[in-house]
Amino acid sequence: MNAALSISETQGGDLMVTRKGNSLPNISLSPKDSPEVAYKGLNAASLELTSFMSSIFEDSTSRDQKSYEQLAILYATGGSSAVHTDEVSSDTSAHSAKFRSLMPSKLPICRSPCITIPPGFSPTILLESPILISSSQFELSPTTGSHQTQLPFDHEESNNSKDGVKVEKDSVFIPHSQISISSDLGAAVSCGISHEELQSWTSSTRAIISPVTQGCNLALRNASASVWDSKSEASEIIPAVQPMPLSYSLTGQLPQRPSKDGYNWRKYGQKQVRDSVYPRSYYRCTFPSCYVRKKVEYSCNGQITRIVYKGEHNHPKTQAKERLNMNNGNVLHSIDTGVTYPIGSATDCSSGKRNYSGLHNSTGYSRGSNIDDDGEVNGNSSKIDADSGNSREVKHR
DNA sequence: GTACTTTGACCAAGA
DNA sequence: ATCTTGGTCAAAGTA
Ligand SMILES: [Zn+2]
Repeated sequence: MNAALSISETQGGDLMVTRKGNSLPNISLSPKDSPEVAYKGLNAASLELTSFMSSIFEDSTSRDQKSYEQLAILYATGGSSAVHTDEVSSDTSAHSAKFRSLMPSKLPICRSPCITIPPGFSPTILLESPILISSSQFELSPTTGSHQTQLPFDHEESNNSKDGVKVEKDSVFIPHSQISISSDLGAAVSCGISHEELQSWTSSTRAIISPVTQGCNLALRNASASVWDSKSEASEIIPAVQPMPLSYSLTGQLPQRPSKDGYNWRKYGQKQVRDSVYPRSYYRCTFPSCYVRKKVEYSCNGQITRIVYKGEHNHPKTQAKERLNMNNGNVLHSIDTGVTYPIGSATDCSSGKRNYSGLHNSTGYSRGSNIDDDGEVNGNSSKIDADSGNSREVKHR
């Protein structure tokens, strides 16, 4: 593959890596195309991504030395780039974090296909690794009508459809994502996973793209790389960048939860943005004294097409899934850190509660439980007031 | 009383 | 000065 690489900086200081060339297949599908046709075309596109990742990781040297940024650039250049990580290094200032996001230039209507893992893929590997193969299931919220994802391990139920809602079988969630390589179609591969795990994944399975998209014109043209803010990359224990769900069902409605990334998020705003039919949602981490924010954008079929993180978490992830898995014991085990925290301990972020009344708003709250990113119901109600020390900008009105 | 979403309003920056 | 746009606030509502 030969393709020109273009690295540019936007006015906002974002770095943009653009792949020029035609190494990705052009696929045009009309809404009238049968699912089979769409499937074949999309599958071909996803295979290229997969084979690319595999080819990189088959090289042990590459595996050891390539950073995620490099991987993204490699993909953007068709594997021929000599660009070094430094060239796409991002601001590492802890307090000057700003959104960094790179998107394909002008996109077709629909950016995000679903890259899914075939049913034959062993979930065991994923449960033991940061790669979570999720059997996402969307169900209508009784109140909002939006969807909620189901816990990844609910595999047996994943194929069931409730209330006529279309169900996506499997989804890939890749924690530690630092870079998202995405096509115009939205086929995205997050590179921030461990090398071994990704190799294992790419060598043992085939990413496929679901034959979905309701009424969307599909066009896969130029690929581009997204380099997310990587300033917190230094910390293995507290990764700042969240997993990027590669697949959501195509229900045409926004998922109520943007991602299963191990952190709890509170939505604080939503905005209709230009060039997008769907609104952009703004979330902030609910952990006390953590001011990480993220923007989530969706495609026409409800898939997350873009997640932009701002800031750095100062706490471990909340792994609701693990808590349920280990269950019965009041133990929380972090996949990422390998550290086990007793629930209720200072490091148990699941119990952290932000006192919003003094910081974000003056409203009282009333609800019995906390449903975190994984859809888990937390009965925990211990309270931590840690809003002092808030360094974020305070607006006066 | 808690935790979260919704949503109109507000603000700042840029054109 | 005005308009547009993106980001955030915060009251109200939900569970
Ligand atoms: Zn956080």
